[in-house]
Amino acid sequence: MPWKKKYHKPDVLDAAMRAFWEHGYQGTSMANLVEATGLNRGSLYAAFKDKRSLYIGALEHYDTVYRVAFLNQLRELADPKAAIMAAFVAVETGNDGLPGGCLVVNSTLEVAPHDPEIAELVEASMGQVETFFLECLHRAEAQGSLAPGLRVTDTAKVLMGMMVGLLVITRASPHSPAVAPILQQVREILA
Amino acid sequence: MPWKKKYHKPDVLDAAMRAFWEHGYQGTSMANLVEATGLNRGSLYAAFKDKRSLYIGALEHYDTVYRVAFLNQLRELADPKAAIMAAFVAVETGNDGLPGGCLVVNSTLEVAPHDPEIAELVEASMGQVETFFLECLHRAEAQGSLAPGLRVTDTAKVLMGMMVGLLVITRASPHSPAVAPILQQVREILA
DNA sequence: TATAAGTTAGAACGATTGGTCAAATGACAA
DNA sequence: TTGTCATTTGACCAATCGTTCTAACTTATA
Repeated sequence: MPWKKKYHKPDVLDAAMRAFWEHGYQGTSMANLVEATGLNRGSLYAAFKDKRSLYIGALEHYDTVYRVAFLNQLRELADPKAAIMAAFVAVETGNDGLPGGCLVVNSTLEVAPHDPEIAELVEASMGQVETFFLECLHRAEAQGSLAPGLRVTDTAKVLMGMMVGLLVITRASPHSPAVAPILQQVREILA
Repeated sequence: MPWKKKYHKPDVLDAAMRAFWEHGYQGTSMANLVEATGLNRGSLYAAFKDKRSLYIGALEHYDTVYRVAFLNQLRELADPKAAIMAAFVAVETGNDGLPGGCLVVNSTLEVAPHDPEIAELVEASMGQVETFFLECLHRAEAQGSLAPGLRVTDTAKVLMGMMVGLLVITRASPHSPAVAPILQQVREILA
């Protein structure tokens, strides 16, 4: 039979993800993707079949490799409030080598409004972040470390909103003076 | 001598603004703009001279006609905390006929990262919203209707962050269940 | 060694992109 | 009426877009 693929699909998706993350969907041409991934047009079209499909693949790659993995890491923290804070601090810190902000948030504004399937992906991804917050809040509530009367489901949505705002702000200017006050506000909500 | 222009520049900018707002910078072609504005290629290029310049014009149009005018309207409210709330409620309500979200926020993610001049415009615009919040907070503080110990400059930045998050969320889904909790959180911050 | 699957390189496709230009048009002064 | 000139018009341009394709090449199995 034939031969193994020379490339490694996750690596290709990772390269494509970075390109889309940096320049957006429309701002990234297939020529850019050829250069970014290192494999050529034909192979790209053979492996994924569209620019759009490749984008969806890159989005899913981002979601599972970065978001899911990172949140699972946070779930192992003993202190649920610290886990929430860690998520926000991670935005401030940024992963080096990676563009600022968040590919899913970028997608929310650029492509989701015009592509229902991608809108679903984006919504699902953001929903799971909200669920993560909710889990943490429930755990904190159970151990009595939350302000009495705090409505956890609403608070999870508020945290989600603040996270999105923070991601947009840090994409524009990573060291914005707004970052610290926002983190402080999250601390106060959880206090 | 010759003759008056048949079109009205603000109207053209308004039409272009809506197109850019709806489909983004890259997602809007000159052909789209020709259709949206009603005047033809040559006139468009004569009046503004680039796609990019037209975009900047549309951004400035948005900023002065919508953002500045709206904030000035809010400044006339007697109650400064009510003015802040009104800004948030306006996002929830939405201007009908206009796309959801905010052109400046869209621009923050799509074009500002790759265009320093536009990044400045965006930053200036958002800075003035923050200043609006700060003014309101100062007025509220002066009349003693603010929680003691609230740090107004930080709070203005927090409100800005929440506003941005809200704008992204409402762009994705105008009637998101996250909207009400976020508004409630703003109320509690101001309480 | 023949065959099959996959990679590679690049030419080529029609469509669309942002941008230009010469000619037609219209309002005013003379 | 005529001359003038800014404005309008739509054809036109080269470049790029996403996509397809062919043909040569590489490796592993039958």
